[in-house]
Amino acid sequence: MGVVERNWRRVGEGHSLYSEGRNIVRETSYRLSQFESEFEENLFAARREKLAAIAALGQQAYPNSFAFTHTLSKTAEEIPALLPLGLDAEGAPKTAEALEAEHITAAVAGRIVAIRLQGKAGFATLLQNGARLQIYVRKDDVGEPAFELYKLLDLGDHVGVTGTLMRTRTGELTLKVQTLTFLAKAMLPLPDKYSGLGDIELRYRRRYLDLFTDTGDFAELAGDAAEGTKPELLRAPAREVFVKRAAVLRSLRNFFDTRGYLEVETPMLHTIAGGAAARTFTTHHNAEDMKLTLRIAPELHLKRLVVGGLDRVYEINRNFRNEGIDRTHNPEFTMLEFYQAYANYHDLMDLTQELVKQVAMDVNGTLLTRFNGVEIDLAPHNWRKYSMREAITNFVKIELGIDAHENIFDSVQNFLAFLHIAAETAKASPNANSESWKSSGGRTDARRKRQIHSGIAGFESIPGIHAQLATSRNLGKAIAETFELLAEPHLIQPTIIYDFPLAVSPLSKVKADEPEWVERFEFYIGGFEVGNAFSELNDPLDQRNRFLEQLKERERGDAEAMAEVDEDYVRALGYGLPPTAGEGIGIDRLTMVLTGSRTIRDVILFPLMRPVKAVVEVDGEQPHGESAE
RNA sequence: GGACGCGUAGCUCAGCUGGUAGAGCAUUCGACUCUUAAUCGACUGGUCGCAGGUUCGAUCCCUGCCGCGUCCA
Repeated sequence: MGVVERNWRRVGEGHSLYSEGRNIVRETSYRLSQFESEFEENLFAARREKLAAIAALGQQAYPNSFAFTHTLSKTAEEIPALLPLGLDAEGAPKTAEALEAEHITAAVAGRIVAIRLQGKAGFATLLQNGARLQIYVRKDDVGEPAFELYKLLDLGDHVGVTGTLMRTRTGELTLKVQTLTFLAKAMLPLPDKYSGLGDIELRYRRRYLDLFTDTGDFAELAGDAAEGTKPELLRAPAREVFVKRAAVLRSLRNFFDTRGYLEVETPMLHTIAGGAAARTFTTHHNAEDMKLTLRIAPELHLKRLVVGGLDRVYEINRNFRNEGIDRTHNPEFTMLEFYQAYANYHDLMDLTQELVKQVAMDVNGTLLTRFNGVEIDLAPHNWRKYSMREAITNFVKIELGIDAHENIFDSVQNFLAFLHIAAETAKASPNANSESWKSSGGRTDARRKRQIHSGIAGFESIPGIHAQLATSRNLGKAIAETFELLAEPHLIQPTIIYDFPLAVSPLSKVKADEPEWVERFEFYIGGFEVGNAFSELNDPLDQRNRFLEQLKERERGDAEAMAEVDEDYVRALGYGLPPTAGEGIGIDRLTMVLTGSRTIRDVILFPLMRPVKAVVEVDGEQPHGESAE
């Protein structure tokens, strides 16, 4: 025991707690448990007494199983679902009389999320598989001991019941209980039974509670809203989001499997991190005394596989990038990457639109999704396409009214002149109107103008900017950054941005007629990048030179540039990579779009959180499992 | 990294200009055999995030720290 938290307390000495017949629960010698308050500690003690009382009734305190006949799923699967049995062939609720005549019996299990005792009877609501069913327990039906058990139940307990389906006076489908089996006790207090966890932080830290208590967020209704008006759902319930996330993965696998792609798994532990521009997490292999980095992308391994003749491969797995956390970034995130021999980036544009369409239909049954209060249409005909250069000239016109010509991208002088005019315009007319921006759900116009001005002025004020831009590499970087500043926030509806500067694309093939530009595209939905694709560079010499260029970038201080030449990857290209196109799609971000989640933390079950408790050393030992820095 | 905001009972939240804290739910006890945010009656529950400072006196004002959120970089 190296460290403990402040509130650890001793809760039990060694003894046998329950010994009714076969129901024996032994406490191990003594143990420590954590309580956050006196209230919790007292509740825990009271629940242990209830457990003893339940054991005294002849029920097991912690039984091993319950033989249920029906689930509470909304749809029938392998195990019959109970709820559809309350409906007739047309899907209308069966009447109380019809249910009584049918006498449907079932055994179901679930967690008690509401309980109402009324003297010698009571109602409770069971939650299982995300669905609810009311049960009705009458002393006359279940007998004295079972009703005593019912009175010992608490919110959060798990029970199994058998009984017959009925409908109450108020029309609710209800299981009239014949036998009641105790399954497990909630020893700690639950969140508010009506509003659930309102504390966002607790929702992430205690996802186990969030998953069965969260009912989502709704917009506040206006004071004059008509009676019965339903407020708009701003955030779907946590459980629903993660069910959909699983559906996204299933749909993607089906999409690729049916198109002849092979699912593969490549290393997460890399000796050389490559395939993306990002800072790394490093770790250490003890037995081999070897520094390892968690992968930032699977790209270079997947292309090795294409060299090996696996013409179509895909991988869905975690990437790790050592960077800040915000609405669209978590240090570990799930990436789909796929590669296809004999294809180029144009082929992947079409495939991408098809993929998004199919996944949306599989997951939501519709191509429309609401994100951040805006309706997004994912139908292929609604996608827009701009080259990066078009996007810059188009959105600088919309935002600042500036007519820019294609030749601004041809030389450092032209682009600097353009930036200067744009900055001055943004500064001079901070209150000019921009209906297009407003209608795209943006912030106030003046604020946006200031943002643009400070963004561009930031470029301009860098000491020696002219000298830095004097190389084409830096021109390319400036163009890419200008694109992000001017265009990215507008890309709410699905948009493909194609043809990227060579300088920011060390693994892409250059365009045949424009050596400073590469065959690469990214697609944007909801105002952020969802995917990135390109025609793969397959010339080993060119690739090696670009890696060397990356090393120089790193020496100049770019911490995201590649740190080492992956010579084996260059060698693999030396054996011949066919013309190939590849793409990466951020699964978390795609799930955000499809579930209307405004932050990546709402689509990751356990997003990275800082530890909250003060940890104190108890003795001189190192904490268990310490990893090397 | 910066700006702003938040942190009060187990949960959801009030708390005016500085005078040592309230509600609902949950918990505990009692009544109730068709309730459903059940109802009715009684009770319990707090280091007001942490540490300093100002003050006769701090949940409130100031500073720092921790955690979270929003926007920005």
